[in-house]
Amino acid sequence: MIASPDRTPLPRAFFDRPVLEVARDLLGRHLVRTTEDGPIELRLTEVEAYDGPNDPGSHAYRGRTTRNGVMFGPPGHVYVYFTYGMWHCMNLVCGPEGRASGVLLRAGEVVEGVEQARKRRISARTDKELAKGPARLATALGVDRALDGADACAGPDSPFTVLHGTPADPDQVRSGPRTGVAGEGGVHPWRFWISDDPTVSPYRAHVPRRRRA
DNA sequence: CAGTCGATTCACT
DNA sequence: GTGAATCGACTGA
Repeated sequence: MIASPDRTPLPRAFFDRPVLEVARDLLGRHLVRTTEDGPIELRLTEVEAYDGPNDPGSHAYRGRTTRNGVMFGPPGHVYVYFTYGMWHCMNLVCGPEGRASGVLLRAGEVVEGVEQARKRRISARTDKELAKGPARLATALGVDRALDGADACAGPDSPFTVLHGTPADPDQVRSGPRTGVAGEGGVHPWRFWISDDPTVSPYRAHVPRRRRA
C-alpha cells in the first residue's frame, strides 16, 4: 500500500542547506505551479546541483551578472534562465544565502493539470514526456523569465509551492555526471534521479556546436 | 561592439 | 545518429 503524498508546503529552511543535500532530498517532492487556469503539479524525478562560484559548470561561476542575480539571493526562490534562443529552464536557489547555489529541475511526472500541460507541450507523444527534460518541464509549467525570482516559500499567493510529497527512498536514488555540462564542470556526479522512473530524461554528454557558415 | 555559444529539443535519415 | 532552430548574455578587444 502506497501512502498518499503529504501536501504540507516545504519551509524555506528546507532550501537553506548545502545544495547537494537539497538536490537529493527534492526527489519525490511535489512542485505546484499555480496559474489562473488552475494548478499544475509535478512529482520531481530528476535534478542537478550547481554549486555557485566554486563550480565551473554553474552560471554563477564567474560571479554575479544581470542574468544570474537571483542565485545570489535568499534560498527558496526560483532562478529562471533562457537558453538556445528558445527555451527556459528553472532552478530552486539553495543555501546559504550568497553562495549562489541552486538545483536545476530536470524532469518530473505530471500528477495534476495534465490537460493544461499538454496545451503547452503539443509535441509530447505521451504524458511521460510532458516534463522529461529541463526545458520541457519549464514549458509544461508555463515558466519564463517573468517568473525569475519568484518565492517558492511565500504561501498560496506564490506562483510556486513545493510540497513535502513522498520523499524518494534513498536506495532508489541514483547519481551521475550532469547532462550537457562542458569541460571540468561535467565531472561532478551531481545529477540525481529516481531509479527506473519513466519520466527521467536520457543522459547526453556535452557536444560543442560546429560553426555556421 | 562583433563574435561565440549555450544546464536543449525536435524533425529527419 | 545528425543537424537545425534561434537570440540574449557574456567575452574580449
